[in-house]
Amino acid sequence: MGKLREPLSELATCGLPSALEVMGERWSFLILRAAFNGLVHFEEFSSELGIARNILSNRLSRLVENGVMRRSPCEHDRRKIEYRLTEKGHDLLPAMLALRQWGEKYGENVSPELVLVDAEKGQPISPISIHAADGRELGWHDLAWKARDEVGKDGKGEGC
Amino acid sequence: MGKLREPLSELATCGLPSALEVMGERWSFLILRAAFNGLVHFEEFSSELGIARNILSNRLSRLVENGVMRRSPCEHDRRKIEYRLTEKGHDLLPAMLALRQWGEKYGENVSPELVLVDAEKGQPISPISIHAADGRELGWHDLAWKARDEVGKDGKGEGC
DNA sequence: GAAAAGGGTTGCGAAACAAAACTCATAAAT
DNA sequence: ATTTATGAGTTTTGTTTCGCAACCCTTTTC
Repeated sequence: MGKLREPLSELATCGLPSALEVMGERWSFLILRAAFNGLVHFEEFSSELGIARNILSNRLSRLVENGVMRRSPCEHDRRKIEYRLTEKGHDLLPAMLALRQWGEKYGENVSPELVLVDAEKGQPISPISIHAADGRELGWHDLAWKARDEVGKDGKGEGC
Repeated sequence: MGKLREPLSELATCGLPSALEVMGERWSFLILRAAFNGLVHFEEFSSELGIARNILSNRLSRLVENGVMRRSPCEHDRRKIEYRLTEKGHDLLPAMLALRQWGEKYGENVSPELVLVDAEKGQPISPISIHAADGRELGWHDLAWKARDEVGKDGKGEGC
């Protein structure tokens, strides 16, 4: 450990603040989860989540603004509106599952009856984790920082 | 798609709300990132993050309460206190990286100079994603729910 | 044409957040 | 030994955000 001191101010420009700006507010992740589970209408989100209507309205707008969801009026019933995940929204699935798995591992009274499985084989998915390009699983101490413009030169960094 | 309607109320008991209760407040994830980068002292977090002192104090307390960080007085300088990640805290790394990668993929002006690499080979880590037990990469449509007490029986679910 | 459903907006009190000043214990400097 | 500085907080005082209830407007249903 150590050796990670100098890059710190540099790290301020990493993707995390940017991600949190979009998904960091209360409810955003729960709305996302509901969307993954097939909910599309305002009233569905409202009654599933028990969130206040003005906040829900605000969050949906923000998610749409940020390209995570798409808002489209319903054809056959023009009172209704559909909120659906975009590609960008679908790309949040790993982050959401990682968070969720962590919550399940450590949460107090969390032992869900239902489990996510690989639909083809019926086996539970494996815990989300970090992998090297060649597939080896990595922990924090197996990682190092490297300047973007010189990846793939030496080897044997000293990890953290 | 479809077929995910009935489990919904059941899903309320998944790990996500529990995870968000611990990590869902403003700053929690950024404090975590700073901790991963080796910061340990109150003043370090304070000056790195630019967060108000009372909020930082509150967040650190909460993270300690929830077992994400450990608080220990410094031996050789008893003014100082060290905040370090616990095992539980380290286990948040995949979630944090997934979020971060998403932010880097879609964020406006985010193209960090430094990149996380596999320390051994010097190659960038692969994007965090979802894998079946046998290693196949999975998307949302390859997933299905299954009752916990009967995993590993049929196969060929219809995905979502 | 009245009632209900869907998707919001408005107004207001409660809670969370932020900025600055203040405390208190320890450590360093003189 | 006294002063000064540091580290880690608390307190005080505003400012946003949240949450609830009520209201509004449009489209459907009866």
